[in-house]
Amino acid sequence: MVDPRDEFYRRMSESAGGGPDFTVLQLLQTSSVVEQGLARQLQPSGLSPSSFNVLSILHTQENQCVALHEIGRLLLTSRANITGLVDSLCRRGLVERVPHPDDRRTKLARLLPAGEQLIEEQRPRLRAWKERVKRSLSETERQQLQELLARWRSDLLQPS
Amino acid sequence: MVDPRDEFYRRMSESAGGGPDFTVLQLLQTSSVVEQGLARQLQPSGLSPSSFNVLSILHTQENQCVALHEIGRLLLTSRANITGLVDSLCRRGLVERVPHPDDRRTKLARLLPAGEQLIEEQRPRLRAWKERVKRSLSETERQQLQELLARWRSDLLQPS
DNA sequence: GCGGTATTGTTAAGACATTAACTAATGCCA
DNA sequence: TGGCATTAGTTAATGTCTTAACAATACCGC
Repeated sequence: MVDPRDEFYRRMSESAGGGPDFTVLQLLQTSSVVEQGLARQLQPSGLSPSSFNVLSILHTQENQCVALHEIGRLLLTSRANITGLVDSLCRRGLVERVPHPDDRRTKLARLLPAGEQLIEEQRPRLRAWKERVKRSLSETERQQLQELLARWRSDLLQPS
Repeated sequence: MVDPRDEFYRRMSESAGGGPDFTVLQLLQTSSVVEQGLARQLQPSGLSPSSFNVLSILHTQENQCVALHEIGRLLLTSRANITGLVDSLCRRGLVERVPHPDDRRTKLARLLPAGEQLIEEQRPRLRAWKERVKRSLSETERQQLQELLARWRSDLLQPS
């Protein structure tokens, strides 16, 4: 029991009202803390974690192009949401929309030089934060965590 | 490597742009899956996960009263957000605002009978879902996960 | 006691996400 | 080939969350 809040979560989970499972609460709260931390790191760039993830995805691709629906699939979010994210990135001149060569339904998002530059500028701050986040757990523990989370997630994504 | 997406996440984490840490991505994605599942379970009740958490917190208290700022502290969110959540719960007649006996700045949220009834009605569905979520991991694994998450979270909440 | 500081709740503005409905294009198969 | 379900992207409506500024109240050193 590391955080005094845990006592409440535990009680809530076991209450007659049948609150969320304790492990679930732990997961959601930890995720919230991490995401808020990431958002703080990105604040100077004016990017939200989601926008940053979109740029990161494009940045890993050879041609820096990904279909919008594919971005949505990777980020586990809706196409409508991707439309909005890409809209805002386009407005900032970080990304552009390109027609797909073979399928006239789909559009590709392509990273523009300004987008690449912006993402490069975030490197030092993000690296420092990643180190900070890593320091909390040992290498072994991180691997354990990754494995547990991956299995949990993939199991939950199976149609029940 | 359980989910094909993991390959992308891994690549993204190691890319020159310095995307988010892989463990962090795993955490955020898993959390997102779980939260969306919870939201689906609560959909018939018209409650969001956050609203449900507020009701759950009140439900665990003896007198079913908690100060608004305390709710925010427990849910790791801002006071402004709690104002909104409690507003909507009040509009639905599930909760009421009560003045604090000793401190005229603070207000308490109190669970009303309709709120208690609503939360009770969600029990069967939520219990089934909790079972489903639990099945993915063994008891030992859940405890491991809880411990790792708790330590990680509490470490990140320390001022660096 | 008094005055500066901190805390509580609210408001307003804006970013972000979700659902449902819609259009356009594709794929399939009988 | 023709018809029909599926898929991609957008839009609109709604709800949620965050930040910043504000009023009221409480606290604390002097």
